[in-house]
Amino acid sequence: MNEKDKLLYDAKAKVLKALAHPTRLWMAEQLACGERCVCEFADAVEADFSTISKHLAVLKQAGIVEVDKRGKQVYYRLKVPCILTFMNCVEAVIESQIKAHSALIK
Amino acid sequence: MNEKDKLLYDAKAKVLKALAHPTRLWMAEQLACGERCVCEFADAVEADFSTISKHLAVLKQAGIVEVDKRGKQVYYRLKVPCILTFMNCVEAVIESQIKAHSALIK
DNA sequence: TCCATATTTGGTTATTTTGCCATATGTTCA
DNA sequence: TGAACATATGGCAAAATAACCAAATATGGA
Repeated sequence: MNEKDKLLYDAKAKVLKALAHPTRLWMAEQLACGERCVCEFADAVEADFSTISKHLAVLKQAGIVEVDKRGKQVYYRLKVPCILTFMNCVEAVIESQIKAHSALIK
Repeated sequence: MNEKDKLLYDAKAKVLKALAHPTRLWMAEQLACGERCVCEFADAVEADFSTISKHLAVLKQAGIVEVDKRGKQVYYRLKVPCILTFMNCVEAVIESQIKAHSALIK
């Protein structure tokens, strides 16, 4: 792996890392249905406002979401919608795990 | 988000987390071309053998790869090949980032 | 202008992750 | 059996992350 590759994989890993948190992943999936304002997340997620804000900042800084300030509210939306198409595969991994596990305990 | 959802998103995030490291991501992509033994990774990655072994253990524990011991060597292969289809999208994110950035400095 | 509301930022602490070293395990072959 | 090789594991220190609280900033309306 050369220098250039290393930078590329750092960049890719950063995007994945941004999604690799339950709250952020959930928020990203919500955004797949359309933009949401921070307050809407706050209602649904059991966490401090500042925590949510920081999670959104991580997604933004990774280039996954973009921001739109309108009046007092701040709206977030997916910048690259394909982000969620691969969740099917993540789910496939989980299902394969569950199967393997239930096979064990039988 | 209810209890059940929480567990689901924990599980999904765990899979993403396993891929969210440059070395692990690179190894996973290598495996998309077919199985590899640990020694092959060791040659290509500049890291301690034990480090590589631990990274592979993370992928295995996440259900992304499976192991096959053959003689003295240990071979790893992708368990759920779709894992890599979504890298296209991750790359799209990166490209959109680069574009935005180069627009700024113009 | 002053206030209430919406969101972000800074600081702190606890937890997790990473990577290296040394050591242990398992396998082949002489 | 014992040497040589391939890989895994345990332990530890450094770095990165996460969550909370308090305080700062920005906006619209009275």
